[in-house]
Amino acid sequence: MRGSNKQKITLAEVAERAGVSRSAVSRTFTQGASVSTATRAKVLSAASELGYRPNLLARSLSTGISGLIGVVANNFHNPIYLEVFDLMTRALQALGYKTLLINLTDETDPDRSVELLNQYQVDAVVVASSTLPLGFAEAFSVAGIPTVHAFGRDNPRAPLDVVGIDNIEAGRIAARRLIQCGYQHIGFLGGPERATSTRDRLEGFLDVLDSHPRIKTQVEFAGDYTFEAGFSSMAGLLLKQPAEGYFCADDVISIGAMTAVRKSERGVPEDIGIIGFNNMEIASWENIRLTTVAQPLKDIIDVASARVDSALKAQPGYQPSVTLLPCTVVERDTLPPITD
Amino acid sequence: MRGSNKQKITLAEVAERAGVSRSAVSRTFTQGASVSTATRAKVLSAASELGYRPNLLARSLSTGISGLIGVVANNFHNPIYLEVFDLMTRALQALGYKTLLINLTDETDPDRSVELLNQYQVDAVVVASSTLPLGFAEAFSVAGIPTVHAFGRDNPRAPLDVVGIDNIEAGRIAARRLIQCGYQHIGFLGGPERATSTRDRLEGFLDVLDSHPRIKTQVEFAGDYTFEAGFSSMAGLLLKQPAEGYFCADDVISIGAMTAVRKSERGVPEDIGIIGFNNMEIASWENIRLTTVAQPLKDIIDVASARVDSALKAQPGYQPSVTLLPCTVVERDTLPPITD
DNA sequence: AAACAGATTGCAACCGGTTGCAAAATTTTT
DNA sequence: AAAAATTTTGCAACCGGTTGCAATCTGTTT
Repeated sequence: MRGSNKQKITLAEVAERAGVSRSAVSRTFTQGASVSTATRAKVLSAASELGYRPNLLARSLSTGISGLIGVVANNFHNPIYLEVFDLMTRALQALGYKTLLINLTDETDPDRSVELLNQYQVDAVVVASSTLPLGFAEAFSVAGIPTVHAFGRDNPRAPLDVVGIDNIEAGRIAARRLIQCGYQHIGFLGGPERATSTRDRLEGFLDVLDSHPRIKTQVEFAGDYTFEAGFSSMAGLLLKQPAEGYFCADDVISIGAMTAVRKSERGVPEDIGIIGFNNMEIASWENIRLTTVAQPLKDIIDVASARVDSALKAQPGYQPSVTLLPCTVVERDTLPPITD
Repeated sequence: MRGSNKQKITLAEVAERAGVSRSAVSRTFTQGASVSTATRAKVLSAASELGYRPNLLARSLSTGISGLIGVVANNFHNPIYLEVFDLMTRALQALGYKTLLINLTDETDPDRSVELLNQYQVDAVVVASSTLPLGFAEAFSVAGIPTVHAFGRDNPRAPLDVVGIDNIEAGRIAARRLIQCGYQHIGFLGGPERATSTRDRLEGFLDVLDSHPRIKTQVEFAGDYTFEAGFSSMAGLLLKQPAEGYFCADDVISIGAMTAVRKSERGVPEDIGIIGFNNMEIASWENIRLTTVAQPLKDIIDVASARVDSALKAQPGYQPSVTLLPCTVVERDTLPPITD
């Protein structure tokens, strides 16, 4: 019935109980410190009798290492981020870090964000976003916080760790796949027009199409990574002359677009083909079965967290690096099958 | 080009620059402390010239307050949690707290979790789960960490703050709505059989049906809150004698079930009606349009974070309380319209 | 048994703040 | 103008750990 052992046991109490100095206790709880097995045993038993747990805040204060990693995100509406958070927290927890989740949903000022992060005393931050302006990751890094940008892209101005995919190549992959369908009119339905990820994918997309001058192309942007954005953009397109096949910037947008197509009495893929992007869980649902470009989510996260780890353990001369992982298309039912 | 102001400015440096004592500086940055306006001005200007930011870890160490709130979740596959995380981080950030996101996905031992939390020095934890065994929230609370259980239910063994919905009543609401359709055979397709939320909803559901002895009932459990679970459970049901209408424990399960029904050449709602639970974003999509029982997500989160806040600021005699918010059904297209 | 190297230990200072207390300064009262 | 009341200030101890350094212990080596 009692709230019980609320009072925290401190190092000093353990030391007294074990009949040793505070240093001895500290050392038993520190990797690779010098303690005799006899002392360690005494300390350990005293500690467990008292139920001692080191106070990480205090430790952080003296070591200057908090073990806190800020995970910065600004899009809490796209289901892909749930997968990202899952993988990220697990990876970080496995490495002994704690995840401070920071929601920048309606934050526009990089400096204020830096201030936020700084106050939190995070050891490092991983920016998990493809839509946050490059300035954010840059600002963190400039403020002296080791930063890795997941789902980011190379930023020539500030050298920082980037892990993501080659969006330009992803655009090419989608374009090639669409061309394989024999379409003579191909569309690009992008996400936010300003996002670098959108622009990169468009670049690769047009790059491939450029060498097929016969094929007509169409470019449109859904403002948002949402169902409604995909739905209404496509609805608008249908009123004009729609293309035969589209590369949509995201699975959620794709599903919106597909829904609009079907609502107009046209068939997917018979009348209009769609290839999405992300391969989120929902894309495999029986009632969706979206053909889509998959990014290697788990790999990205694993590399990103490993990068955090090594940035923190790094020698003085640590150099950030850019890792771009390859995408693959996963075939389902929203494009006609390849018949070669 | 430089990494620039990496070195942290400390209180002492500001004090020196401003020509005052360290206490004076500290007091300027503490709410409601006694400083003359003259001193405050000197400190403030020195601080801003130097770019001083208080070190929150150090502050936490002396005040005993970390400002960290552990948000514990164990289900990163249901999109509803993305909405939960969004609302929760914003609410907590607005109150000046930081969100430590803890992923208990494959954690089964409450004591180990307590240890985890304790090391993190969180001020409080909010358990955001309806499927975590009651023992977890209880263990946190017993360990002396103020705990609020969101989406939880009353736990007679341990008095703790609970904010959620009345699942029993939710079951009744769904049952009544199904009865309104005139169905003579009604089914319950629950989530994990062991989860208290599932059991409570079933209890309310059967409670209402008990007073309609003519109506046949059917009870089935999808093991998981996933599309596949809903799909395959319903597929199984269709092989036998399916009911005319189902209350599914979750929107994702509902969508799976609906897909199975349609795949079998039956119509929703013509042949089989479905009412879901949660009203997640996806339920409103044009190609889904799921009739569902909505829980007041934002209210739950707001109350939960307010509860955290007051538990931390509480006077000695603080008593935890249980808040159950009402659910409502939102009409869409998976049940026949009410015609009275 | 003396000399020496290496391992273990405790002291004391430090990490960067907060805060009770008494002294100093200021304001109010008489 | 002196006394009393109030506000502001700095000192120094404290929060709970870590760690460099010198002293002490151990175990070898000769």
